[in-house]
Amino acid sequence: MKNKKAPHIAVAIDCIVFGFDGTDLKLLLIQRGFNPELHKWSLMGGYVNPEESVDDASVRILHQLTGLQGVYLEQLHAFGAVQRDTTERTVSIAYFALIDIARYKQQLSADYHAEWFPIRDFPSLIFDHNEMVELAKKRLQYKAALHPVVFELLPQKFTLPQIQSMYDAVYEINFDKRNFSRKLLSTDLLIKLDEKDKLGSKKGAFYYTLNKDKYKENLYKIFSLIITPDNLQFL
Amino acid sequence: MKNKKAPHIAVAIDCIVFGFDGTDLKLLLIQRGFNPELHKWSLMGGYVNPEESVDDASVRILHQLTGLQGVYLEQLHAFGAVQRDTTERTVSIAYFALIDIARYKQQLSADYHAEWFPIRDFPSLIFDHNEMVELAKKRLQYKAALHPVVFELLPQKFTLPQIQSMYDAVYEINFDKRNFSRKLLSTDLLIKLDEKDKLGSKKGAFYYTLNKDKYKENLYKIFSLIITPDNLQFL
DNA sequence: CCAAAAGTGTTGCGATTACACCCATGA
DNA sequence: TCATGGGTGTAATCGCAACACTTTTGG
Repeated sequence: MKNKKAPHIAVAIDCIVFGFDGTDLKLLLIQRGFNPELHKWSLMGGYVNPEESVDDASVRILHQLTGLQGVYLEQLHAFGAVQRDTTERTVSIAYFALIDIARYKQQLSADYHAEWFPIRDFPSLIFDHNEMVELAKKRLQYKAALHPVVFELLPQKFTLPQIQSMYDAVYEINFDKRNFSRKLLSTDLLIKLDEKDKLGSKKGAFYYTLNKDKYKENLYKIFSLIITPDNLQFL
Repeated sequence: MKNKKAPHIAVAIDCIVFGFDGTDLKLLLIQRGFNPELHKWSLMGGYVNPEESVDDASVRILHQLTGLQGVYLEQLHAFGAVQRDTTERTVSIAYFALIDIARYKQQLSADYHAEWFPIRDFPSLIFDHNEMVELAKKRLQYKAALHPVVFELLPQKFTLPQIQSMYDAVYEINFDKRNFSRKLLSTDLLIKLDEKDKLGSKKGAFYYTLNKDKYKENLYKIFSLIITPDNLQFL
């Protein structure tokens, strides 16, 4: 019961940052500059201070270690095994972030020692960070089947081929181009712009933006985008 | 960075226990026997000890405060606002449990001061426990749309009308009896027994059990049980 | 014999899939 | 003019929602 003396424990945050570059889903990692596990790759982590909330700590730590600010950040899970941190007993609350890589290229580069790795091939991480990444991947697939969160991975304007390669990357499958675009447009979540992106092809692809007003209505249509008997590996 | 001195914080567990009695979804609460907030209703809570994992702590605390053992228990979310506990700064990791009320009636009664309240009408709780319950409700609806976890709320054998009133209670809507049973049976998740439950009606309703082998296959069929344009309040 | 709950079938409609060709353009 | 990726249409099938009557039996 909580009226007894309370034991105190170190509480940390670890951030899994997912990024999309138009083709691949990537993971942001940093190389540790201190012992133990010097030079090994790890997630962005730090301790929660007594005078800040856990959510605030996650924002601060992500910012301190990468320069990233104003990105989508959501709590994933608390990891609480006794021996998970070899230094000292630490409970870690993991968060995941979703960002458009191109947009934050500047913020990231110079000062910070963070690097992007393909989600399909990244180095082994310290402590239980591999487990955290695994869970975050599943959660992303899970959540994206029910919410348009993954648009956080795209620029403010994006083309249909871009959206599709994002979904292809997140679910590691290939959706049928025709059915995919028809379904996606039927959600009324997208607004077509006049402008075209001429980088990807000679013909150029029209840009779209997200219609946030429609986020709630028609949300269920996102289901049929993802949920079919054949592509539910993430369950 | 984690090489600096680590601040230590009290880490607690709070358990949201959902129960089903064949008709209503209920919530298990205890009345505090100590200050602050003496006699107020609260979730089952306690501190995490340095030598036990967070998951282990949740099991221990639930057991200590209710006598419940071997029930389905899943981490919900870490609550980390600075002022959430008025006594001292405490990070609480909330778990939710799903149980069949009838089965654990004995275990619960006597020694413990826990009581069941209808999920639609329970007293206001201490600290941020109301918020925890809200989130747990949503999570349950969310999760049950994708997994057959809610069978944890039923006895080992159960009737179709019982399952349906469980889903009705969880989603606070009424499914069509005919479509519901057809869909549910089509999942092949249920095995019909010869025995009948004669308590609920004169005709009696056949018992079924869950076919755990089929948990993974056909999981996607659970979707169409729940996911329709009209019943997605939980999104 | 009647009340009360269990159980079951059909049909029309809308949604989904599978599939292949034309378009626009820069080089 | 041709290679490259963007964009679109249709037909057949399947699944879903809506809907009402029969069965059983205890009292």
